Amino acid sequence: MTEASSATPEALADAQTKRRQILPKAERRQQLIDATIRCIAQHGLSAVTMQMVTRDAGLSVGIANLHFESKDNLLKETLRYVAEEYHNGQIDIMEGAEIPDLGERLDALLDFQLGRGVTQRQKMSVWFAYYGEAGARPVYQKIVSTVDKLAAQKLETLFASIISDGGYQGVDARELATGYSALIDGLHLGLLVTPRELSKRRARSVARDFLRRAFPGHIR
Amino acid sequence: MTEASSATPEALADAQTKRRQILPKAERRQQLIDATIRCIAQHGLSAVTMQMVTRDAGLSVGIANLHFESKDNLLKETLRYVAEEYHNGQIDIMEGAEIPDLGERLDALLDFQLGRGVTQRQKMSVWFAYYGEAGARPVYQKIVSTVDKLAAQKLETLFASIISDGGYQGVDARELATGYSALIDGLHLGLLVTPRELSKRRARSVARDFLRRAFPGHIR
DNA sequence: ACCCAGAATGAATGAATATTCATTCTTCAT
DNA sequence: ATGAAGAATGAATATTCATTCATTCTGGGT
Repeated sequence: MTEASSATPEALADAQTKRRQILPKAERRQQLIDATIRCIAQHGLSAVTMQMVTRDAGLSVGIANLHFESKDNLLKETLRYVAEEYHNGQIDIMEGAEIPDLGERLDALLDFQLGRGVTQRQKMSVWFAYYGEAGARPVYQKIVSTVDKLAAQKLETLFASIISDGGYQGVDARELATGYSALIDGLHLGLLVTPRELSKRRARSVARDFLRRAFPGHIR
Repeated sequence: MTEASSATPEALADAQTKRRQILPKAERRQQLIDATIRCIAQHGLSAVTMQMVTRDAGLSVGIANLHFESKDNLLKETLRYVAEEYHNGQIDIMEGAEIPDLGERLDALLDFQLGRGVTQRQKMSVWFAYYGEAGARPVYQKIVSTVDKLAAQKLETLFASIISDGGYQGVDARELATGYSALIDGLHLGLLVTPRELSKRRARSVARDFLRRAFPGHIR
């Protein structure tokens, strides 16, 4: 597909009429972050250029340095956005009181983690692109771990509630939460790298299996 | 480390005198792949340059294009090497008859997957660097999935043996194998991105927990 | 209606980088 | 010892890219 198909309607109109449009800073920034996500997914982080991003956004090359001071910063802010979007989604489910039943809440979490929104190839590509660079870039490690820490804590708390609710013996909430998070990450990776071998349906079934073995009274 | 062990007195003298050395193709190729691994780990895949790699290897810039026809190809071959090294290691343990006891064999596998050799930051960085690009590069997907498929099959077979050996009920070998692989991948990711939150010791304990819940009669 | 603050543009710049290839050097068969 | 085969070198080339900034344009305030 061309960049036109992924550009926003406004961007298309602009491209046709060539009319310059002025928008609030926050909106432009978001447009550029969205374009960056698309470009990373389509071309890979190492192939992303400023020209590519701004063209995808239907804007001029200079604009990125106007709103973000550099390419580095644009990439950093894009990671922050994606990481926060994912983790806020999780946290909303975990601490929200809309679902009083703990088993159902766990189900909702799993649906979010392996459901449509999150497992879009686009988003997965972006996460792992950054993870891949994280080994060499402490800034990326910092962003991810800051946001990760809170979600891990909430998950541990949820698991602890379930353990006490079900009276499960010999199960450690922290250990289990670490395992579950790792499992989900691994499944995302499988969905991204070997989609032929691992379908979304099976990924879900595998994750649910893990939870069922740990909390047989709460799942299924 | 490997190249140090192969350094002869002559090689050392050469390094000091800057004497040009001629080596068999296979050896030069390996030197360059090793250097590429180090560079990816240290600087990130997107920052790796040919100059960087050849300098790290102590060779001239032209050499890489002599032995690999392009940078792209060097990177591809490096991924193939790392992927095969990991998966051959796993397969050796799984199908080797040196360890007749199935529980012990499982332990050996876990030790390999989360032990010193494999979880070196260097190797982990490289895997995830490529995984990050895999979404946009079918070539990488192909290399990884080709090699992955065989290891997954062996693991499933091993699990099936254990299930029949222990008479475990309501457990699906395929499902469990997928889950275990994903768990290990996720733990590697945690070790790489949030080493502060996840120690090697805890990663091992989490993986062992998973196996113990599935095969209580075989583990611990 | 008209200004102008500042948002947006994109040609120009300079730095970085992959790749080439004429030349130099090593090795080894003779 | 000698020459040939080809491995290794690195200066040169051509390309790509991030960043700059003089200029153009827009929309709201008067």
